[in-house]
Amino acid sequence: MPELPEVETVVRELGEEIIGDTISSVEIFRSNPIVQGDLDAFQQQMSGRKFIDVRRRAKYLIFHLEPEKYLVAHLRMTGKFIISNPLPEPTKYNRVWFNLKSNRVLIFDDIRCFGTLEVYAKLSDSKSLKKLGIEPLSAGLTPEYFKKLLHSSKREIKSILLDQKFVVGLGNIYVSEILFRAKIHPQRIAGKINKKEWSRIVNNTQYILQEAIKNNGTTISDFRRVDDKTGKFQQFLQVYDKKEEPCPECGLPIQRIVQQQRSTYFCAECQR
DNA sequence: AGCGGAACCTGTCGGC
DNA sequence: TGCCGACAGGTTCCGC
Repeated sequence: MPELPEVETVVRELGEEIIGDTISSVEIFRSNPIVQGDLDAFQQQMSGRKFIDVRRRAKYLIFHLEPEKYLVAHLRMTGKFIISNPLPEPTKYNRVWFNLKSNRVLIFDDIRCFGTLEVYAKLSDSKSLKKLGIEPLSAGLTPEYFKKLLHSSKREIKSILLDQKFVVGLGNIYVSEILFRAKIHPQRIAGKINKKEWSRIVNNTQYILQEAIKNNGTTISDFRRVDDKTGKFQQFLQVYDKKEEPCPECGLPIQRIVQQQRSTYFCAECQR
């Protein structure tokens, strides 16, 4: 479900609600496979701790708690965080309730149960955070960075941009949109992309992500913000999920192909 | 080492 | 209506 702009939206909205609040207790309605490790330990480590910060790294949400502990969450495809007043019963896909001292509940809800919740004493203990590449909105994302890392890569550019070890935060929707605006064919071999083309990729990546964040992300089917509102960026999508619709640049039909078992949408005329 | 494909889990939609 | 396959915004694991 969520890529960088959606996670960023959730992090900002959650922060405003929960920083300063304290977890009184944790109720787990379905742990497998969401909550990693021992459940009792998870509940005990979280209970009584206060949220002092919420931030994002790649598509992970990092909750900083006091006394020192970190909750690292990933929404994967259908995970959601919801702030609610107390409910009589968990609803169907509520997986974990973090009951708060303010008499509200921070709910982790996830239809498909791909999401993950992990607690660490130190962030450096997290294996998944270690493997991540550069943040796309940081100054380090440059055409030179890509060129240097990928000059001999034989992989297709779509696959490279989805791979979180090079640049983080991009997913299936934004990669199609970025390559469309950069006029790069999704099956181009990364090693053969020149400096000028990398520069178009970098510029459009940053432009699209910034615009998407301004619009609180993209709601295609079920992404929801903390307050259950939808994002607005879907109205700016030019190719994603638009098979056979006319390309906004040239009018020829948008193509759909499958790469790495995932749909890619592009214009065969405009993207070379 | 690095790649592609299967797996994780649940729901929806379209075709027959 | 019922069944079946394809597909869904992600990541990890397992062979080759």
